[in-house]
Parts: sequence; C-alpha cells; structure tokens
Amino acid sequence: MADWFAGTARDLPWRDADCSPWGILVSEVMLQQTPVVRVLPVWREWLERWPSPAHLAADPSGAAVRHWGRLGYPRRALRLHAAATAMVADHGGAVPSTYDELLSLPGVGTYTAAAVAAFAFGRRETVVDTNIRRVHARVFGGSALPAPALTAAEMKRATELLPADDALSVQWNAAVMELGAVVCTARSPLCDACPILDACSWVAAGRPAPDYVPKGQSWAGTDRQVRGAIVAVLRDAEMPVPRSILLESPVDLSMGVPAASGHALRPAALTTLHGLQAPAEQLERALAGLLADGLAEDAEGGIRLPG
DNA sequence: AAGACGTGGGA
DNA sequence: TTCCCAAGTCT
Repeated sequence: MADWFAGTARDLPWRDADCSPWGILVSEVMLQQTPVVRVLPVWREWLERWPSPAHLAADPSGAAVRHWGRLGYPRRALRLHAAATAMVADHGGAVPSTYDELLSLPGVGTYTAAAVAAFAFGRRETVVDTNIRRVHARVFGGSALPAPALTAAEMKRATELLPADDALSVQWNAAVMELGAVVCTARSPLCDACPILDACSWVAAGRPAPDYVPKGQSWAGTDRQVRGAIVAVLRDAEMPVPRSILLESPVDLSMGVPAASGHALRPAALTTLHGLQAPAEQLERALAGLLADGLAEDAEGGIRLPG
C-alpha cells in the first residue's frame, strides 16, 4: 500500500509539504460531498485571498459565500467563516492541532477533525470517510458497500487496522482513502489496478452485489432546490434584492431588470428562480431558512449576503 | 436517528 | 434523459 501510494497518489496542492494547516482545513471542508476537480480552483482562490484564518475572519461572512461559488452546500462557507472567527478568538488565529479542539469548530465533525489532526499535524487518528469505509467493507467485510450509516464496529476495525507509528498511521490513512477514491470506487472499481486485490474478500467472494439499495436524495421541487436558486441570485447581486423581486412578483425579465430599480442583477439567476414556479409558501420557507443560516435582510426588506 | 442540506459530471 | 454520488455535518 505504501509503495502504491508513493507511486500513484494524485499530486494535490493540499498534500504539498508546505501547505499550511489552514489550507488543509479549508480543503477538507470543501471536499465534504464535493469532488476534487471542482474544489481545486476554488481552493486556490480562497488560499490566495485568505492565507490565514485571520484574513477570512476580517471579511464579512457574505464574502465567504460569494467566493464559495457553486461548490454547493454554501452553509459550509458560513461555518468556515465562523470557524475562522473562533480560531482568532480562542486559538490565537491558528488552526488547533488536537482532535477535540478541531471538533469544537463549526462545520468540523468527526471525519474532518481526525483528518486535519492527522494530515496537518501528523497525529495518529482514526480517519474514517466514505472511501475508507468502502475499502474496509470490501477488503475485510466482503461486501460491495459499507452499511448505510457508520457503525461502532467499523470504527473499531479501522482503529485496529491503524499502524502504531504516528508517521505510518498518517500515510496509512491517506493511502486507504486514495485507494477508495481512485481504484476502489463505488461505481466501477478498477480491481485490475488494485495493489491489494489478492487480499480482498469481496473479490474472493465473486464481487457480490450490494445487499441494499441506497436511497437517493430527491431534488426537484424541494426546498433545497429553491434555496440554491435564491442563493445563486444573491451571490451575483451587487445590492440587496427586494423580497418582492426575489420571490413575489412575476417579473418580466425579457428586457432585463430596469436600471431605475437600482438592482444590479444578472437576470439569468432570477429567471431560474422564477422558473421553478415554486408556491409562495415554499419560497417564504426557503428564504426564512436561509435567513436563519446567516443571510441578511435590511430595514427595507432587501435580501443580501452578509457584508 | 432519519432527514435536510447544493451542485454538476459521468454512467 | 435520469440517476447516482463526491474527503460530511448538524439537528
């Protein structure tokens, strides 16, 4: 595994020896449910713009959301901003190095806390993400997929598998994760390229199909879709957008938003939002949820990203 | 402890 | 075209 990782691992910027703990933390949060290829350009822009937690904390949270672009789950940007603020307030502006301190930061759960402690600080932690779970399920469990939810038994197994040496444990975590990401994939695993093919109990069992059907997330017609459309409008808006234009009036955008209205909007996002034809009740609920998450509303009912 | 929470590319 | 799903977290 060590040789395989050393020889074939992807050359990702957050794996560079000189990448800061902050750079690694940002990458881990961006990579939550988002593919590497889409994270890459946004990560670079973030690190250039905000080279430390203090730099991000000095800007309004709305800036974090704007520069999050279309990575998805924009609340992650809000939480990263909150985490930066917490690091300035409680850790002298530095990324904390222990699992418990990391876990206490907004948006940092068990996976991310372990990953940052391991990859940024060289600590021996049991890192368990979807890739590692799948590799373990196949190699040691003989199943095509891990259980729907992380189990205590899985954590126990992962901990028992972890090399005792700190440095080796870090490399082990990275290697198993990489294997799951590029070879032992969910869809069509590249078993021919697997360095531990002979040790895989799933392959030995004839690669049996999954014993359950993962339930997919619905999308069309959901609040999430509406929230996404609203944030897309706000992300590109230079000024607060009146509630009326955002979700009430069936604005005719054929000629663009009237300059006299004073709202520098890009019609495309607004058209998409209105094109959803969502019930007024749902629009209100989606907006309320976004405001609760941190969107701002001025005295005149203008909706905008904070800052 | 299920379900909410975005997005876009590949199969 | 539709469905799947990618380094999860929070409630």
